[in-house]
Amino acid sequence: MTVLTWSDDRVEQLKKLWEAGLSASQIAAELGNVTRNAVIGKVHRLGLSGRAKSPSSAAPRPRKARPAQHMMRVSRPVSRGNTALAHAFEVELEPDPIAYDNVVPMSQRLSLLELNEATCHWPVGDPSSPEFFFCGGKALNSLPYCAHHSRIAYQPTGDRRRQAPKTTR
DNA sequence: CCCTGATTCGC
DNA sequence: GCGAATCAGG
Repeated sequence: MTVLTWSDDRVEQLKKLWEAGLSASQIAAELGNVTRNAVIGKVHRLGLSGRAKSPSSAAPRPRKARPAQHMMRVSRPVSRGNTALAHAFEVELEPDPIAYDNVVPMSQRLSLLELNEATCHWPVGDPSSPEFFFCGGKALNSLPYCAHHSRIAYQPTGDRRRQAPKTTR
């Protein structure tokens, strides 16, 4: 059922946020259901690793044999299947949800750090642009998006998994 | 310790 | 291809 691979739009988001200079953990929290390791791993596989940043760790590291890794693989009870999903689809509002981006009230727009469980996490615009903002609308019940954007985020084709972003430590 | 990205390698 | 474990730093 759930495809354990990076869907196209998730990859797009990953690219945008990464190139915008967000940290891997921030991106991971933003995308949901991925660890920062997964994000970094994907970033490298995509070939957009070094974004002209941190030349420190760019130094080659002597290999290190990894003998003792019989450690218990931490079971990752990823909750597949999103019961809240059905609820999201019942919301029918604007015929063109994407157009909503242009109408998001200024008073509602948020920066990444202002996001929380109750705010819509939908990114609008080019993250590298000062114009960039997150929707900031009222998030649906246990979803990171408002009614408009959850329709885009959870396209009927395929099922996207989501989780509430971690609250700031 | 907190975090960052980088790398290796079992799966 | 994926990502946990690990490393090397700040």
